[in-house]
Amino acid sequence: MPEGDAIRRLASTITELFAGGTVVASSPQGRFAHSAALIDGCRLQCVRVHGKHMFIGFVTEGEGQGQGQCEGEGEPILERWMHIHLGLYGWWRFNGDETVVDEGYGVAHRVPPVPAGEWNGHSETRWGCGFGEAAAGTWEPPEPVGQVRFRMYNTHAVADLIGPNRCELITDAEREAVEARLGPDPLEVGARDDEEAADCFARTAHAKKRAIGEIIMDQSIIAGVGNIYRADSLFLAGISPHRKGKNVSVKRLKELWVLICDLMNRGLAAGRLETMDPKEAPNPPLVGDEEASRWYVYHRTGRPCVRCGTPIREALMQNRRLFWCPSCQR
DNA sequence: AACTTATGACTAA
DNA sequence: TAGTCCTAAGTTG
Repeated sequence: MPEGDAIRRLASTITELFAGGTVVASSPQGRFAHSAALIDGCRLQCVRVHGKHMFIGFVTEGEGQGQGQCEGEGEPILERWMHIHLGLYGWWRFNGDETVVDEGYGVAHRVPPVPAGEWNGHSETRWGCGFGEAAAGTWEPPEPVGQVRFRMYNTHAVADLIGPNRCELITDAEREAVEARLGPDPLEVGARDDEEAADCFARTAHAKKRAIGEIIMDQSIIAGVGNIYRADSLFLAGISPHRKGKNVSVKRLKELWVLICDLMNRGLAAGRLETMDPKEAPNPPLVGDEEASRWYVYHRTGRPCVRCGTPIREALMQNRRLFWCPSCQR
């Protein structure tokens, strides 16, 4: 259930735990067995993210000695990429020894060994990391639980992939073809001030007769936005999700681009998808209503808008639940 | 045991 | 627009 920020988080965890070394790969569930066998023993070279797509680059051990480089002068082009799209409910589960530090919500990194139990992380149910309790050197990956499509591990950590919508080995040309079909990614470094990306998004969106709520979910126009960012970015922009793209000025669409960049970076920094500016969150937080202080309109049907008190409305748009404030958004 | 829900996206009609 | 795919957890009967 990830949007672009979650994919970046998962990618950095995978980079932290595995980049630069070889992995033992398998498909406990069996549905990726042939490809996993090709990955087995390869070195994980790098991880790329574009929107909600993740590409893990592998090289046969002994080839191209770069350290986690995906691009650049003199680097070999990676011919073997694992292309992963988590879809609606795919996820990763991590576990590791005492050198793997759980930061919560699926983010982990490695440090020199520290005493077990010192880290009191707050694992999110779905993307939690296992705690590093076993001493380095004695740790072994736990038995896979559930439908683990793909598993890779080294001497310190294991990553299990569960329920991906797409999971395939592809060539570099195929990777480029996938990325070519995607619009600019608001989480790309420098995207917020990237005049070209903002302009590309704004002009494309402005040319559409479709509703802006559909447009920003179109991955070929802007890559990485999902159902929560759609709802809350349009709320913050003050734009009704039903307004047609051509009826939103290019100027406002450029502002929307910047706003989406900021919003997604807020989620990235927070470690989970949070859109609410802490200054606007209900204080004290409503007990048993965590979402009221996490999101502005998403999942808040019938509740009062945090800004104007008008009940939040809900409708279906392209078979996804859409939420908006009829007063703040015009 | 059956049904519902979830931060997605494709194809067929 | 409806159907399909991928999985697990929660609710309902």
